[in-house]
Amino acid sequence: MKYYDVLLPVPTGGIYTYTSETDLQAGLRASVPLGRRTLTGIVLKENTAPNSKIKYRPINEILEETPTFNEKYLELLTKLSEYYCAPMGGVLKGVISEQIYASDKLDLQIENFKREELTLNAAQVPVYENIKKVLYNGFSTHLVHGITGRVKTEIFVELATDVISSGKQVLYLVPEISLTPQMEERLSKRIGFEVRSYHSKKTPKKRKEAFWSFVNGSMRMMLGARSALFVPAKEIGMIIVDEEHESSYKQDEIPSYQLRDMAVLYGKILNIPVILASATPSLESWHNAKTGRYIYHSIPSRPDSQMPDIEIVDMKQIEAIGGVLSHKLYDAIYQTIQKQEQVILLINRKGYSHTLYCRKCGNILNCSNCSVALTYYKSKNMCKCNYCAQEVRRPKCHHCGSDDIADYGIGTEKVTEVLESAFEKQILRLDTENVKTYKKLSEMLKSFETGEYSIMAGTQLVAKGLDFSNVTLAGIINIDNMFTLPDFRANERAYQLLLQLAGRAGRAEKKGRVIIQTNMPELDLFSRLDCLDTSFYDKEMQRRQMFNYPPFFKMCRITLSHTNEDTVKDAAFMVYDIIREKAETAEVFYPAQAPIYKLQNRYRYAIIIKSPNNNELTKLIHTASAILKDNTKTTLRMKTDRDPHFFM
DNA sequence: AGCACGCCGACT
DNA sequence: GTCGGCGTGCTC
Repeated sequence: MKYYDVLLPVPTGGIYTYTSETDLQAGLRASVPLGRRTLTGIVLKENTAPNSKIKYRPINEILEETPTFNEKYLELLTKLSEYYCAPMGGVLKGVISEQIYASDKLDLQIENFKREELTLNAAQVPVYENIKKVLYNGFSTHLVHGITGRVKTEIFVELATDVISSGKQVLYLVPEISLTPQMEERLSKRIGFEVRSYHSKKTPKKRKEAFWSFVNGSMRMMLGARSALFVPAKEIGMIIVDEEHESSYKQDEIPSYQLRDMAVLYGKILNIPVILASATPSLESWHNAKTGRYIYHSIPSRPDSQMPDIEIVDMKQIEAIGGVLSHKLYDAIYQTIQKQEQVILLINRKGYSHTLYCRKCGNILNCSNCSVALTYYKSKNMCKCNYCAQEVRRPKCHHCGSDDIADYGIGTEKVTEVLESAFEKQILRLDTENVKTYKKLSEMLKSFETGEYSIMAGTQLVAKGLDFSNVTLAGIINIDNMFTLPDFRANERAYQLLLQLAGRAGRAEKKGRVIIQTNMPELDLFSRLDCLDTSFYDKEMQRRQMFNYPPFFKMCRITLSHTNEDTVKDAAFMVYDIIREKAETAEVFYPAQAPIYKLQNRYRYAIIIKSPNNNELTKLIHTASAILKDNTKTTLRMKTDRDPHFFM
């Protein structure tokens, strides 16, 4: 009889030992008992030193002859677990659904398509040639910096065709938001094989089909969101990460990994090329390209497409229509719709207004579970906390009990209301309150593309998705509040958002206009929005270096939470003292109440650690987690967020 | 995460 | 007296 370690999808820990009568290979799927449940796990390795105090139970059943998971895949999970300081069981659970990998293997017919040939243009050829040169030379990372849309995809399709004809598979990753059924079809026709997509919004059946056909190798190329990286493919030869700057690549649940980094790590393990692409690269990737870790490729914009004119409106000086719209933007919208052209408007908040206050005592109304301002939704006649989703119909002041409540600030609902009365037209409103599913989103974008609406107004969602050939005006109603958040990436995010939006206004023959309403017209960022000019990156890089921010310093945030205020506080200071003592080059911030101090009835303290040295950071995080394991009760929760993106 | 065990409040 | 609330702790 032998003992084997089996990895199970259990959030804490996850590695349990079982007995087996037969010899087992690593990576086999095994059904095992845990408590009174039965789980499917992955055989890791033989355990030659079992603990005599534990009574081990036997494995119920080995589900297959040849392992679904291979050593390299397990290496990826192990490295992810170490880097993000998350238990292996939590990693497995967070990365791949048991329902999918525990299912019976499917043998699915993959269709062949008639391949549509295409010819790359003069701007595309050099990029293609340069990547092609190293395509079979093992690991390399490429940053493709170029205008949005098709131009990049065509290069990737050509490279993918090469990789596939060499007998290997291709993984094409995109942000979940840009996954549309049309994309699968378009890619299939170009590649000449059926390309399917894999993401969490698909039905379990569809996901299992895509999963198993990528595992057994019958599907040559898979399109997918974040989770697709963790489909244990037979033999991947190239990974593409499109829109690499997208913050949705950072998972915010545990393990909160950054997909782009994991794709590069997996590429290194598999010894294959990884391609990152964006019109507005992240500062991290830009830095890696500048320092030679990534190979940089730039696609110059075609001479026939023009950058739109960018105009800034100083809202401080202005009496705005409905408190929302400057006359300049009003006139521009009017002229645009007169010409039968379309308008996109960006508002950075959903709901009607963003703050509610008591007219008697001036108190701002917060959610009772979280220290977050309630948002008023006029359409539903209620108030809601945008963090915990608690709804309140008739809020009262917590301070004086008055129900005389007023609101201020601009949200998507208010903007559409003002616009509808100003232009007597129906406006397409796009925000997460209105658009709950990707299907709905793609329907709405489609209805705008076909010209059903002249004006689309919404949150950041409006900057994503389809190409709109008839849009010639992009208006930014308000983005100033992006800079009020405690987030060192505010500049970067605003730059990316504005440039992506500017890219939607004006294509080819029609020159576009971008109008930005702001109370901070002097902001340096606004003068650096020309996409042909990379001065934004130089400037922002200087600022990051000056303040020891990423990409120069690596960050980690440790959040402690407990229902008792004193318990968290004490624990936070204990952790702080120990980490500080161990730190050599790292800066350890004094424990602070998290920006949302009380979240879902738990009080939260955050400690931020910055270090120029990734290994030191790893060591410190593991120290912190070890302290808490030894010294405190299980009700005290610690969450570590490595390379954090969200500071609330 | 599940699932059980356990120790306090309002019901047949 | 017991049904059930969810706090606490364990699962090889």
